[in-house]
Amino acid sequence: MNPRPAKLRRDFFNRSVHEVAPDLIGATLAVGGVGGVIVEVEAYHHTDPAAHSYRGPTERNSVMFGRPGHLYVYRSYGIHWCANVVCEAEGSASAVLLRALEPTLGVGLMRRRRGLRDLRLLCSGPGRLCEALGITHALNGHSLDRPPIALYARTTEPELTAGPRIGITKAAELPWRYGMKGSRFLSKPFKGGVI
DNA sequence: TATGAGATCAACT
DNA sequence: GTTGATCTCATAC
Repeated sequence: MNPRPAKLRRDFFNRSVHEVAPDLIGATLAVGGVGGVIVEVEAYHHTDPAAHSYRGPTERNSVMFGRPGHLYVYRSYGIHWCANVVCEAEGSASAVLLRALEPTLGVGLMRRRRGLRDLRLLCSGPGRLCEALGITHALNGHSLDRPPIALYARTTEPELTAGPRIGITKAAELPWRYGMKGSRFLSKPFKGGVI
């Protein structure tokens, strides 16, 4: 990784989720100086029955209806937190779910938070990622370019794969999960090829 | 390796 | 009352 990578511009997010999602693979996310390289995401478009925004605004998903480049954090299965990046135009209510990172920054702190030694399991899943980075509802609606959050552009083009999203029942066939080909840190392997 | 239960909460029917 | 963008641990094969 480049030692001084560029921060992502705010208008990076002002595009379709289907452009932003694959472009996030290889970017580096840090929360309080802790994080790593994004290796897996999923796109949720507001016209998609699986998206939280599909049925319109509620108290929980209100951030999705706000400005791009902000974090939407929600509680999953009553236990975990899941983090999304809001995309497209303000009010379009589309977002990208962050599913897995390759840990590179503050690995010791992430290990302590997770109570795990295995690097591979530190951030390989949306709930695990949030626990390792210390993401909770306190960061819901937070901008991605203001402390403690920082997001850095990738410096090389990774090889990408795509496939069906994980853990959903509605629109489960849509291939809107994107990953870094061959990464050891994916939450589940991809079957698909290079895109 | 694979499958199942339990944890625990808020949106939605 | 049911379901869900999950994870961990236990038990079975």
